[in-house]
Amino acid sequence: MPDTQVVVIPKTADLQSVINVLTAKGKERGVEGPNKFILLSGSSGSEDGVEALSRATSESKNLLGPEAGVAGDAKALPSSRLKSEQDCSVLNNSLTNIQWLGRMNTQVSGAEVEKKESNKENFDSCAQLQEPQHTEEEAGAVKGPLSERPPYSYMAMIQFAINSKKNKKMTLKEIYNWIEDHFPYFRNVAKPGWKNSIRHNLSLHDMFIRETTPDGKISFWTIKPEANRCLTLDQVYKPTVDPAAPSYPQTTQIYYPQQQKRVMADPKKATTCTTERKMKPLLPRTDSYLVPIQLPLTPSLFLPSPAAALSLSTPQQSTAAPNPISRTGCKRLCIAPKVPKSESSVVVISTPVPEVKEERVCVPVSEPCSSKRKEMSSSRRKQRLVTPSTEEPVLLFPDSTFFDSGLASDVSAFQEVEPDPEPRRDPQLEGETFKTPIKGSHPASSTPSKALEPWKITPLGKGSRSVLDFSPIRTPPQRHEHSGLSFSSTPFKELPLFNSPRELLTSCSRDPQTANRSLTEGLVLDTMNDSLSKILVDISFSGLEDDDLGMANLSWSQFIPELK
Amino acid sequence: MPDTQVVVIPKTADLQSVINVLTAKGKERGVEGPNKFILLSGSSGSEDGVEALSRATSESKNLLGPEAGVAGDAKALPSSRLKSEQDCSVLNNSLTNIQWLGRMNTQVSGAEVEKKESNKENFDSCAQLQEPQHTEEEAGAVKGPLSERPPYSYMAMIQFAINSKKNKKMTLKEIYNWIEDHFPYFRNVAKPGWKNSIRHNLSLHDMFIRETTPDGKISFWTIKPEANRCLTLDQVYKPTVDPAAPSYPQTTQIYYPQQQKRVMADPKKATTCTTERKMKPLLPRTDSYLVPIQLPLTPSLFLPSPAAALSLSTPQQSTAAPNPISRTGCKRLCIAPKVPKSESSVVVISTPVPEVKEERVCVPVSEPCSSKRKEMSSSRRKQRLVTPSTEEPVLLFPDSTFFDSGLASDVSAFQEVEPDPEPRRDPQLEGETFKTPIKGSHPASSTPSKALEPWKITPLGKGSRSVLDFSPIRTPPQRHEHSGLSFSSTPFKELPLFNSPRELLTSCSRDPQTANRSLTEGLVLDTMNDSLSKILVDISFSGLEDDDLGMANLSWSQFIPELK
DNA sequence: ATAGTGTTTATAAACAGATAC
DNA sequence: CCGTATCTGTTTATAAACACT
Ligand SMILES: [Mg+2]
Ligand SMILES: [Mg+2]
Repeated sequence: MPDTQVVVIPKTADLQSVINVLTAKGKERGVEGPNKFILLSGSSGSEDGVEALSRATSESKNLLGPEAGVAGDAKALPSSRLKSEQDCSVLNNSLTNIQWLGRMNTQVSGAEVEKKESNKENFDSCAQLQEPQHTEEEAGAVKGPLSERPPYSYMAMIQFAINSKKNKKMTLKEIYNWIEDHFPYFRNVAKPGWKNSIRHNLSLHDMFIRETTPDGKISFWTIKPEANRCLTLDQVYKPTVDPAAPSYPQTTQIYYPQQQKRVMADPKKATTCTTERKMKPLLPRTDSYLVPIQLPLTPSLFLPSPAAALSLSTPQQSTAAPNPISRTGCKRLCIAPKVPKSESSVVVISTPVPEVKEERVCVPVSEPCSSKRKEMSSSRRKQRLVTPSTEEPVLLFPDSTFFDSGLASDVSAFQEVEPDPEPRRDPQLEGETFKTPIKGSHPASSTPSKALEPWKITPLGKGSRSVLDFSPIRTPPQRHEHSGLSFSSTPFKELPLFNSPRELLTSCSRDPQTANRSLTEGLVLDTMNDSLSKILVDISFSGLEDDDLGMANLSWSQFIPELK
Repeated sequence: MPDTQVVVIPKTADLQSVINVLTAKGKERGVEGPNKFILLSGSSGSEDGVEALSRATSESKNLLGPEAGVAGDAKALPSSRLKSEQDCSVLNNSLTNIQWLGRMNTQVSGAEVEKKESNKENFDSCAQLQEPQHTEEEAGAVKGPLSERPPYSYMAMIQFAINSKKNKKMTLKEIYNWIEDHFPYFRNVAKPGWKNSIRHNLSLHDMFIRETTPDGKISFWTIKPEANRCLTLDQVYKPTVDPAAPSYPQTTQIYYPQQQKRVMADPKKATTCTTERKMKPLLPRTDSYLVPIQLPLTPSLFLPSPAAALSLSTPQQSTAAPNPISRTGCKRLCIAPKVPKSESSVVVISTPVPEVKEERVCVPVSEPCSSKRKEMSSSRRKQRLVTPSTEEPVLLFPDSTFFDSGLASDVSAFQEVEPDPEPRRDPQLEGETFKTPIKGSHPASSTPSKALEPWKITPLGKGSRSVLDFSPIRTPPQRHEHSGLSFSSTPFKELPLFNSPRELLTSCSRDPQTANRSLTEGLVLDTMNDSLSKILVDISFSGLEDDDLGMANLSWSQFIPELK
């Protein structure tokens, strides 16, 4: 089920925060993307979660795959040392959305509340404004924690900006300003090229449409309605959730006097070239923006809208209205047996649970379990199956004590602020090595890699499987006029087939080693109708998928005659 | 008319070569892109074409716009000096497709004709194989003219590769190999990252579809049929056109023994980083790949398929079959009165003609002349109007002495080979300045620029308005389910309106200064049906478009009620 | 365990066209 | 009014991160 993700949450995490983030994420994606989340509590044992994860990963596929590849040059490092580093690095090498926003929010001091000149008409009601960097950044060391780069992609920020306007239109300049206002990083430290990137994103992504006034004078940027998840920055993080903090008035705006372009100082510029690459590498991967976290936030809030509980809607195909407004009525959840197949579909929020491949969540009822295992994971695969047309029946178990959201604040054990994780100001004599020479003469790999660097040395960046995804809603294939295409046209592209019988479900968990089956309670968060429900899930872990050649192939042609 | 381009050809150019290139270009683009070309002979005077162009440009908008921006740092340069440099630089600073291919071809010595191991089934019949660099490139100076980067974009090369297979399918590895075989540059000098770029292009562009065998074992890359222009390398340049040269047998294949990856030697690698940026800047712009040229090729060949003459087909909306196979019957050409509007739509092949803005090509018959002037140019604008639904009537004038393709070989005046236009091997101490420090501290411009460099100092890169375009066929907007969108949805996005009366046509040329009107013979090359026809065109040059605010606005709401 | 394949984001850049100065 | 500079918009190239095979 490409629209469903399994989220394993440690007992120490703040469930409310997790739900908030997931809700925002779900609203982003829409029908095709993940809009339902199965929340499972972390492993029962209170052991070091990282250790559990690393152990689990060692016996599963290669969870650290990417990192392993990156760290290929540092093979000499003893694995034991690596492991010892993991324990803390997992939690401190990256900041999470929530952390980042929380920090931003607490530091929004009482700045002058003043609108831009022509901001009369737009009431972007978000209260999150990044601190404008106390104006001391002329000192050269523009490294206050406030001017850190926000954890959002350009695409996401553009959506935040446009969706903040009631009419959902913005000129380019307005987008610039909105971003600068809300993320001072771009005004203060980013190179001017960031605007180029904004424009690039506007052009590149089909979800951004340019509209022109009848006279052709002004042109606005809008979001293609079918693809708009109406995500706003305040959806990503609502400061009002914290009952203790005074909810900022809707109109809270901070005006930053320094409006000029101030091309990012020049003290240390013009020295040598290669002054570029100043910025933090800025992981291009959206998935990397949200990473394992520990939440020092308020303890035990549960539901933003408690009325939404126990009401699960159907994926609604894809012709559904893009509006995330509640859509009660449908009562099923697409707890696909066809979960991604690989552990990558499991989102480990903070304390990991044994990662599994070929993991499946089965509900005790008869429900379709697609056979299409390959290409099905909600992974980076672009060519994915359309959302299943049939609504999967699901069993819902009302009430029961579940998810004793620990709310323990033991997180203080880890340094949570990490003053400034950027030792890349002058590590190598500034301009000498643009590309870290570690990589040696030639990567030999056709995918250039950055070579492990201080701030990203831990091979456990693994758990960072995204929860935030800002990509547009993918509408169904639209039934292209391919007419008589070739014989083996990629199946998972057109066929809405998800009707395999239950046999497939049961036959999947058969790895004797890591097979781990248990009936467990879970939560289902459906962002299509803002519902949160309890479910009883039958989780089957099969540690590997050597069945590529065995049953898998058989089932394909067996249950999908179109493929023969 | 976004699908039509005006090509001004100097008398000294080889028409056949021009037609070949244009044909290839046209087949690339399809319905939406330029598939019809109006060929006009260059200015009658035999004066220095460059001078003519520069004079013309000086009185028109800002032909050197981009370059002016790039050269912004070198404002101190006296314009007179700049002009003196133009004269030669226009012709020697870039190699054209034809030149490049011609050079490749002449140097394909009798290498061992031998197939790859498993090349039995595929008969890619292209005869162009780039010389494998005589095996001397171990000397370090891998700079033979043969290992120069081909003038094609990755997207184009991938299309070449895939379309060379009869079944139009290729695995990634096959694509790699095809490109390495046909363009040794990538095997010999390119960094391994070029494969990353290939994969990136495959994923990024929707026109490339991945198909999988039923067993899911192998996956092939194909081209979305609706978008496939079936371009092959041999379409870009047919060596058999030259009657003097022995037409290579279809099966001519050159096997290059050096199959290993040989990661581009290492002698000078690993010294410092920043060894990157070795390659020639490699203009990202496809449009830059074809530039003003002088053709020392065979003189007076005319039509590849003379039978195709005088048969012009209609744009065929966009539901037309993607096959560029002849489609005789339709006899109209969309000689849009609505030509781009700016001089940028005029392709100056070698000797320029006075560039004009608001240039129009009118046929003496009544024909629709769309008013939508803004956003209409066949420029880089993505959001362009769909091809007009109405077929524009056109007058065709059979026979007549036209286009006395000069065939003069006065081109020898310009150095034609330009041994190796790459002084970028060790201009700066290798690794010191990754980005040319010329740019100063901060470009201040949000679009990073490369700062003028030796090989691109002439502000007259202007004439390089593209003729080669390999982007996929753009199918019509598909009538998105935007339902009731906002009031001012960009008009040139959905409306098939091209019905403005003739008044618009005549009223457009009113600039007293540069107005230049004349009835002229021209050729029309329609790549949709491989036809070449003569026409009589009424060319109206109006030097400016201040009418943006005048008649233009009026006419819009006047003739397009939907816009009101 | 590694390398190959595939997807996505970031950034630089070239260039076209429009507008502002 | 003109020429230039900047802004806006589109595309390509390249590096990189990461997922999956
Ligand atoms: Mg767009
Ligand atoms: Mg693709």
